[in-house]
Amino acid sequence: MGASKSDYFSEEQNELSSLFKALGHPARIAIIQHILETKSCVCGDLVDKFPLTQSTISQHLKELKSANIIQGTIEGNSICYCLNPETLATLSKVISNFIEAEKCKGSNCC
Amino acid sequence: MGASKSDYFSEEQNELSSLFKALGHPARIAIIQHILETKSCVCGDLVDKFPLTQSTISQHLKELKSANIIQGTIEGNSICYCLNPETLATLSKVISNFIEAEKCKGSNCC
DNA sequence: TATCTTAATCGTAATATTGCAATATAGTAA
DNA sequence: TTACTATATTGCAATATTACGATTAAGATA
Repeated sequence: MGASKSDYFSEEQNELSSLFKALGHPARIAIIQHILETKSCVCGDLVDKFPLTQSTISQHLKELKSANIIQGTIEGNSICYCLNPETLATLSKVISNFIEAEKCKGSNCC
Repeated sequence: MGASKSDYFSEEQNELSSLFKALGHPARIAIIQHILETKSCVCGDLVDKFPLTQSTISQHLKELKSANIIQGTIEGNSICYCLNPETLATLSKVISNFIEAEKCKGSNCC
């Protein structure tokens, strides 16, 4: 058989892992950093900056978009992608909860 | 061709994406949550709890360990895995930086 | 209208991940 | 020593991801 047993896990676990998975590629991290560095961001912009073709970058943007990490608005015949602050906040809260739970553990065995 | 162009990205981008990638599977999220919920955590413990075989869980633990998300200490002939607070802190800082940079952007186009 | 520009999608090949059974390894206990 | 118990590793097969070229779609412009 192989991959994907997501049926056996909770919806929260699946959603959370999807979010992290979307961030789990260097190109997508680079795209996010580029969006943060510049005011605007279009696909062609990234094609010039990275050693990837337009179709590949478009796919990465699609993944980030479907994970709600970025959102795009149409600007003439190009598209402006920006980060979604809500998703960043969710991510931040998740990590904070991990840290909080870790602190509360008391007797740590490691 | 296909996957993996990590040579073209910075070390930071590769490390960061590896970290997120390690969190990008529901079983690994479930393992982390289980470690947080219980004081201790051994592999057999997880085998009883999840519909995955011992070897599969062992592999997931290995991935979390090589990403420095968890660390294990030997306890008798079982192993106790715990979260690594440093990695959690790193993760938290990364997300915070994203949020900070997003706030500072000023004129947002979306 | 026709043409140009930009991003999305399709088809396909290469690579990576996932999961399991079987086996190996390491420590415990008799 | 020989079992027993628990985790790791190996060797597949199934599935998912990644990347590219080619094509399509949609808005801008002549």
